[in-house]
Amino acid sequence: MILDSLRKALLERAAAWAKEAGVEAPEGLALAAPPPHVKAEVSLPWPMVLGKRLRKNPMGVAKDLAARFKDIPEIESAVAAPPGFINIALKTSALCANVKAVTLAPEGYGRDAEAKPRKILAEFVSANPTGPLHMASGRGATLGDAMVRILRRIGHEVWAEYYVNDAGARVTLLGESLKARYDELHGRPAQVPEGGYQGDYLKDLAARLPEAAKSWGADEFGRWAMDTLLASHKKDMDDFRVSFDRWFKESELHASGAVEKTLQFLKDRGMVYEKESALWLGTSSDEKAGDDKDRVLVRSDGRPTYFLPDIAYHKTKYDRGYAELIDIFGADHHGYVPRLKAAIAALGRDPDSCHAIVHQLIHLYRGQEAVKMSKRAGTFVSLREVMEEAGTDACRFFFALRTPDSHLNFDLELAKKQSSDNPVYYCQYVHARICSIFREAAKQGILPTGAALPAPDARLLAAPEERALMAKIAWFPAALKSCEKELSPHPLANYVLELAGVYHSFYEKCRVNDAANPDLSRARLLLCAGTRDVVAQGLGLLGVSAPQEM
RNA sequence: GCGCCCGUAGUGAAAAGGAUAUCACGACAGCCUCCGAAGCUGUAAGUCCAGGUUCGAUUCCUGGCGGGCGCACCA
Repeated sequence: MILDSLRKALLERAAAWAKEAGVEAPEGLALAAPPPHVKAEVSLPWPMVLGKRLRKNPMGVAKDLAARFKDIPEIESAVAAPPGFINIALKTSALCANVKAVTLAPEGYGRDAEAKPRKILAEFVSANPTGPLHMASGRGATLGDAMVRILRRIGHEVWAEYYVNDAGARVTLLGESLKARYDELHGRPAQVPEGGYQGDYLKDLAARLPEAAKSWGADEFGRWAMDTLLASHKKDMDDFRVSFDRWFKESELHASGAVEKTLQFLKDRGMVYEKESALWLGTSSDEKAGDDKDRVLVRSDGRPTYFLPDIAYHKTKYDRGYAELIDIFGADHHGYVPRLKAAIAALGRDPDSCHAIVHQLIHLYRGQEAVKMSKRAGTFVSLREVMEEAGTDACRFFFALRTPDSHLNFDLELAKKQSSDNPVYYCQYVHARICSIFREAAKQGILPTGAALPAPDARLLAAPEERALMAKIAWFPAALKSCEKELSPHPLANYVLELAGVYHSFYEKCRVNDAANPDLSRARLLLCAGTRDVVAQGLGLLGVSAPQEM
């Protein structure tokens, strides 16, 4: 890609300059997009960094460096600008060539050439199968699934897993709750137990129970409910276009003895002690691991806490050969992260190899009014409901657009009534519009020919809007790299939105189909094709469709 | 009380310590005999407060103020 090769060439020359000047070579410096008033495609703040190291005037450094950059073949001009920037304008031919290079790029092109593929296991959603999937799960699902797609596109090896908490006292409680609804339905007075699951969805489930339920005990009710709910989670994820390589059940860990073995492993490492007849994980003394207190692994009554099987699960991740983990949590579980990292350290693994992404909660509104949600009271809004009302595309784009750190306000009224205001349509419209332009071009008989579309002819494309569009396309791999760095798809979503804006401006200014000027038409069609491919790729990585018509 | 996250135009957000802070919605004024007006062009409007580090701070540090979340032998 042009920016990669450019950066390499720039760094080489900057390093040579630095060596002569007797200063440390400029490592890790990145290219930047210049502000709108600057007529250039790439901007470097390097001279200000180097000037500081060298205690020289940054403007002087900028002029020296700019002079050395001029022989790089892709560069049209490199000029120093106060207080010490170098603004680089690229040759139109280089930009044109890049349009095809970006869209035809193989897997792995966003990764730095010298970087090795990372081997990552991403775990996300992992909701308890005790109720329908919550709207908030949609955010974690979107972040996780988009990151899996993006990291794979960059050339990393990534697997996606959903951890199913299908063991423990919950099964019985769920079963008792469902049994109460079942009895209620058949005219027998019954009460959902204290602390049980109150939601109406259990009434719906009760109506679907098989004949055999008559003779079931609470555990059988619980087992059936979990299987049924898990199936609904799978269906929801499917319809939300989220795929997992594996649904990992907690019960498997108990069945295989992995929980016991993990406890023994931790004991052998001297991490476990007994206090008040419970077993504790002694991690609070480990400064690096960062948890502030010791945690219980096995209760005084002999039952394991949630924590122990979860440690066992994380142990299997490493044992199965994944070098890095990504775990996505909602903000209501952020307090769990230090504990988990401490446990990973206790297993003898580097806690930094586990990347915890904590996304803030979604605040649901109906117009101005905040909707209070409680899972136990059953007043939550399900992912299914939101998905059907606002559409998968709108939900996913909206969830992907914000950094995980920000609180997200989701207005159901807006999503329902004015869904065409959603920015996702702005992006999809570009794709549909270009497809339409190609249909029109076919009618007029001015389509570009050739099995593989060539790069547009640089001699014909000189308008500022054309250059701006080509430059924007050139930044696509950089957007993916930002996603990798931040472990969030939001730089890509914002990029697609900006690309859409640049394209719409181009469209207004530059007539594409013109039978009187077929050569120019073909050059512009090729530029349109490049835009279409980048938009389709970008939306695809976010799990959003790119329709040919809207 | 302690910990984590967040305070950016009317609203919701973006911004490897860089230039005149970007985008969408909303408001106002224009643009379809012409490839899709779900679009474009223009205008008004913004970094919570006080210090500090820096040539340069929305970004980093300290202290306020405001909002969210969490502090279990729950999961």
